Amino acid sequence: MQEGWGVCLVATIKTVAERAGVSTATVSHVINGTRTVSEVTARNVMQAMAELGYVPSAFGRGLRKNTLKTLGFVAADMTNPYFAQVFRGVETVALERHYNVIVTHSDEDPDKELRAISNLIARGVDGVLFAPAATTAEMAAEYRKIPVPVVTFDRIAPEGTFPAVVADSRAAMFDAVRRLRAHGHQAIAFVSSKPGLSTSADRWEGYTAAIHPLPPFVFQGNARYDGGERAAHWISSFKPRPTAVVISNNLMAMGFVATLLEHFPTVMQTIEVVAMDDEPWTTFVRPPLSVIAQPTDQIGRQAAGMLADLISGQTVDQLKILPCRFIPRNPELAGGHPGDPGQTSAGNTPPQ
Amino acid sequence: MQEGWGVCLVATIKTVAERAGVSTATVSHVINGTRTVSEVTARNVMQAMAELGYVPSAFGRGLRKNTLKTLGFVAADMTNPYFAQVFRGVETVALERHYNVIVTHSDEDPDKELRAISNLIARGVDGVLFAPAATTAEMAAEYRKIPVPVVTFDRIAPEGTFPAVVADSRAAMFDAVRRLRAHGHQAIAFVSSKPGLSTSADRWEGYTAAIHPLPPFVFQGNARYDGGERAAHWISSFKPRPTAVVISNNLMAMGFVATLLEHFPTVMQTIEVVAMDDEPWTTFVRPPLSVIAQPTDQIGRQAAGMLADLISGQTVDQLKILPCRFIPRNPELAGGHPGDPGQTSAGNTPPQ
DNA sequence: TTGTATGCGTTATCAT
DNA sequence: ATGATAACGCATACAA
Repeated sequence: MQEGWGVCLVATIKTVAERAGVSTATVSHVINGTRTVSEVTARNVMQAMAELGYVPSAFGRGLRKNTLKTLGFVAADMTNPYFAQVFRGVETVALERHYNVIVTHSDEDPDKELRAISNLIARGVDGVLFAPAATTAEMAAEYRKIPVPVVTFDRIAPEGTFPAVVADSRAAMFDAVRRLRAHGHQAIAFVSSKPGLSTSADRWEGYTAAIHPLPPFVFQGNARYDGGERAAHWISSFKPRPTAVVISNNLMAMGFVATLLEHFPTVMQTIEVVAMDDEPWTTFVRPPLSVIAQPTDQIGRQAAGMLADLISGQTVDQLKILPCRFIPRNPELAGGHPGDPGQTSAGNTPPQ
Repeated sequence: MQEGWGVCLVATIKTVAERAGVSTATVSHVINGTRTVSEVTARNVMQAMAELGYVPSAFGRGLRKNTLKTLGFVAADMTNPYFAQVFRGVETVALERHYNVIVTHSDEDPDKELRAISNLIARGVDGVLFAPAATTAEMAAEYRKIPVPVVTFDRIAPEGTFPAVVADSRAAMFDAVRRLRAHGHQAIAFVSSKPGLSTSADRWEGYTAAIHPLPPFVFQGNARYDGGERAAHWISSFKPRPTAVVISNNLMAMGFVATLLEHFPTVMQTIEVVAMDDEPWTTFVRPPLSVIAQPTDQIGRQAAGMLADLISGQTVDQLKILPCRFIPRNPELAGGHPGDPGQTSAGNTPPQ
């Protein structure tokens, strides 16, 4: 692996130059392969570097070239598996392309988010990845001031300011509702996520496109656990109850199911639940939950790739839409679509 | 929040100085509060900074002070809630102390881990946080070459090379087994984690200390999902079966429970399971699972705090041990310990 | 093929 | 209370 890092005071390019008996320019060029250097000189320099355990200073280089090969990743919360998984994809291709990633969280708060980005800029990141929490035009104006390349994931920034990588949740919702209807459900409720996000709009569109006339079962949520709790109370209060429900946010789904199980077990027995995101807990719920799995890893990989392209001056697609996958835990929802992989069992992918 | 970043070329300290009609020295001192500046001058400078959307360059500062105020965090896998939660604690105090955090993953592979650290060093991080995956003396030698301050979490590095923040899993295991015995269990099985880690040893010690004679129900695991699957088959093959089992790793617990539910439902009905870590999925399992919750957030906070102290030249404790919390989902395990908060219901903390 | 010299943005040591 | 300026480590334009 690495040869010793030296005692403590690190070698500089000047030290190396002296030891090798050449100028600092030569050393620099050897390092970067930026002009031809004689065989023997090169060897001397390399040896000097090795002996001194020289590592180029990121500071000096960053100051000069104004880049540190670093990406900024702003997650609402890394504790949310969605972001953790996207990050994994991001980090994988970032490393492939010799970038490191600084991670920050915004707690889904536009102000925190802006501060986080500002901080990243100050740190000299070459580009930023985030899932815009803001929904207003004013915020879009703030976003537009960001002086480095940006790619958003999960959502499209207001006014479509940046290239984005998103899941096709419209199609996914459409498909889910279609399956439920094919299975005989008529009264299909919808629990919406935080309003204003492109994701929420997409999912709502998918729902409405698949069902008509629109049932009067729509709950306006907030993308948080407690929103799901309230949705559970809400849905339990109907006299002719919906027989199915689609929940367009993972945290809300968790609050919803937990509340139903604890306070309204009979409701849970009689309602078919479809949730967003293929998370471990959904596997353990009884009666079973079907889920819409997002291609989180791909989202991360694509976003990081696009950002790296952008940084290196290439142009990229303004929008990349990746397909979701419906995972029926209830076999009867497996229904045969043309071109459908036709998953049947509780075949969710074990973690790790 | 931030006023415009300018069109693209960012403001420097020089720009600010000109605009405020002062020298760069004065600006610098205003920023850092490093010498007294007249009321009005300060105000002018502040305003100039605001107008220009000035943000001090990390490069310039880093070059001068030889620090970028950046921490490196090496997680086995951010997709594992344990690491995500620890990271959250880390990031919180890092930000308080004006550090940013670069995140990398090692997949629990010592070689990857070493490469990741090396990479972080080259990036000029001021210190490194990680949960050492290595167990050998050779690796300890490699670890010792790391030229920046290090604090480990979760585990103690071989030969105790670095200050560490760990959970008191020995006590937690002891307590868990004690509760099971108090509840009448005699045949309590133990599913161990990856051998060689200090954590595994601690948990094993806690188990053995609480039970005698030692039952012949011990499974050597690997800290992965598939290890749990195999443990499930293993435990189901006994003729007089253990009536309880403690599983000392979260991923293994998941594989274990999932396999039991799918292939050996009757075994699941008749065995009391205690798992590591308070994760959402454990809430949804029936019959219920009791868990040992680690103070993940605190672990992260403490570790980051210690690292920051170390970096600023202070000395820190070599080892900090934080208490775990037993969360009984089965009320009968709530048992009255003196000084016990006496949790009873399924009161796990909802996420977010 | 190689060396000299300059500047990147900050901070800190001198002066004033 | 404030200003001028050297130095940090590196990359590069220009000279040789």
